[in-house]
Amino acid sequence: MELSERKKKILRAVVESYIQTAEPVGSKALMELAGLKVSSATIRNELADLTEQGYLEQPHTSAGRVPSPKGYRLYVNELMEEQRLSLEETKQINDALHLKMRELDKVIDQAGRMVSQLTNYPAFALTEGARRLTIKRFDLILVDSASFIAVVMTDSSVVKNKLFRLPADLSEPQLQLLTTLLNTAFVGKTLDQLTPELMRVAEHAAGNSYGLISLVVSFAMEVLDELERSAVYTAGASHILDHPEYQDVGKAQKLMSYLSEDRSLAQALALPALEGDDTKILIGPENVADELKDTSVVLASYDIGDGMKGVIGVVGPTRMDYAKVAAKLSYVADGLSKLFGQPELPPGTPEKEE
Amino acid sequence: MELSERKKKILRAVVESYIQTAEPVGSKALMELAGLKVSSATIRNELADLTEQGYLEQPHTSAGRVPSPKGYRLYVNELMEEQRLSLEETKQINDALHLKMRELDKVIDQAGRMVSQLTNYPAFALTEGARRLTIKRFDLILVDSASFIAVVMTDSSVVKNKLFRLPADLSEPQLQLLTTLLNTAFVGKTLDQLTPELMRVAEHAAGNSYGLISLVVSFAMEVLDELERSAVYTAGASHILDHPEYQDVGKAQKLMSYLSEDRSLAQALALPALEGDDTKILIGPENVADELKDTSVVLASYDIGDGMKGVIGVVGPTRMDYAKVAAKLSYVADGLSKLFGQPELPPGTPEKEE
DNA sequence: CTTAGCACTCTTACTTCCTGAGTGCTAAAG
DNA sequence: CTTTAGCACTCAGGAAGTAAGAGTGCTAAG
Repeated sequence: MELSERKKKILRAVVESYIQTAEPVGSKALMELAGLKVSSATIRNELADLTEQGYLEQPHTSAGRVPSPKGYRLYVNELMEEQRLSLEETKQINDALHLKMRELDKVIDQAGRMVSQLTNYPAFALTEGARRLTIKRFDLILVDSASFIAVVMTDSSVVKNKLFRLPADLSEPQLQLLTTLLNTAFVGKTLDQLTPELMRVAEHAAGNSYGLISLVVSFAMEVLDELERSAVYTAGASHILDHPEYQDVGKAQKLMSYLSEDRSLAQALALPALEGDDTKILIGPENVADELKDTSVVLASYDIGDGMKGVIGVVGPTRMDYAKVAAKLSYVADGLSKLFGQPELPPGTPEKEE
Repeated sequence: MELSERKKKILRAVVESYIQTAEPVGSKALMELAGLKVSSATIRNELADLTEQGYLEQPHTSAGRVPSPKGYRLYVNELMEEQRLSLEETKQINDALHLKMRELDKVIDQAGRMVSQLTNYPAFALTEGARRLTIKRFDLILVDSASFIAVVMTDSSVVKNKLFRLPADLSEPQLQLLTTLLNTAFVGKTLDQLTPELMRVAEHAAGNSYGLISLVVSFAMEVLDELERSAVYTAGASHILDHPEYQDVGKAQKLMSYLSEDRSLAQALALPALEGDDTKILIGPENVADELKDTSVVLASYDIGDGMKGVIGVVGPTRMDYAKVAAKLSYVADGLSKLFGQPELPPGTPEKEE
């Protein structure tokens, strides 16, 4: 059943006032807020209806009304106006996004921090656990007679390196040989396929090389493992104390400790994000996780490239400024997608304008 | 003026009981706790003396006694017994320390998290801003015709890399040339010495290479900049809510937001750590930062190698279990020092036993 | 359908009162 | 001079009671 225009106007006014002040809204105040030229009694009647239908709630008999999750949902779906970011805000986001070095994990962590700071809510950022990755290439670079750098590249074009120091000398030709060996024996293999047996065989072929093969391959395995694992970054958990709904330390603590459990968070939030690809809003009980039943989550997904996706979002009380948060989040998510999609260009090449 | 044995015994009992319970300690309870065979009246006299001399405080006239910062200081200096970690605890620490990949920043971040989890206090870990670093070597590795990896190594033996994609083709010989050029023109230079002018000259010598020189050198500069900057990692800020002194949300919030200001934290804590090289305890007003005047900080420093140092520590109420925290921290710091000092050995090489 | 009026409800803040823990002091005992 | 018992005193914290104010629901009239 569709609500009348007037009811919607009132509901919207209640939600927006409550989001601002965190105080239940009364019929008198609504006369002004909703911009209606009717008396408070009329509004009271409407409020009673809205409450009846489950869009509003009363903390107690003689308090004003507060939006219910259902009320917020209607607001978010139909009543909320798209918020446009100010030039200043977009600039701030762009700067922050481009400033830092482009290591995947750092950028994402940074983006999470930024979002938290931007919205004053705790934020999180996840990367979806990748598909099975394989090694694409090894390089060994001699540093001095007793140390070398192993560079490992995966088929997702991520590159990691590590410095190895050895108790004995090593020559350039030796290293060349090892490189060739590594590249023939281990390229194209997934983590599972890098068996100890395979390593033994290669080790044997390499002759006496102090077990260098295993050393480098173990490193490669660590790299694959780390990349295949989905990562979770959280930031600004302390922001929940900013909001009056968490004046109760017990509540705040519960939410905080939930936020620091990376695994459950990833599980609870990756799922809803995968369905849609735009901004997603989960209000109170719409969350699957019990711990989030009276909080809301706003999330947006971004492309990491190579078909992989990540999710970035914030957590807060159901009384959340959805319009603002959603706008900021989706802007950041877009920024991230662009950042990862766009190849590194030589300076001077003009970037595409929006 | 030296305190009598009995006074010390009483002071110690007060401190330890208060650390446990967070409740002011009364004369009656102390009869048992201090293990003295005197009446409560006698203890009251002693307590009065200790209060007079500033070792104890009374929250109000009719409450028990609580240690003052001066009291904690005496306790820490003279009365506290060195805590030994259980085998289980040392094992747990060792495992956590060795599990993760050895990228400097990750290890340190991880160590901070671990300490926080281990102690139930917020923890932080800093790396001292390094001396001026220089580039030691460049390597360029061709990936495919339109992309290559730049590997940059500093004189502190840190290696970073980045994948570059280009809008045009690139050949192996070209890359060789660039590598040589980079290695002759920019090796041994500090950040300041990598001037735009120098880059222009090199760029010119390289002929038409799409500005690749600048691209790679800019990357190198980012690397140097990042490494020279001192880094701050904090973890487990939410743990402060575990402690009754922060039941007041306002207080908790103040401390939390202070902890998330990386810069001030680094400034306030690096200083004291540099002086001594063992575990250091700063009690309440001994902290220079105003925000920490009623908290205590325990910190330990570790060697990153190459003469550089870092600091790891925890923050908590003055009522902190100094003995336990100090023991754990110094064990972790030692572990870190060993980790960084010790070269990567081939598997099978026996590690030194303790 | 709207509005004014009014009784009613319930929270919040502010008293007041009471209890119990712990003290400091005094005077006697070792 | 130190220790102890006894006792009056202080003060925080909880319980109970009260008053004020906000906002409602209902009724009856416009």
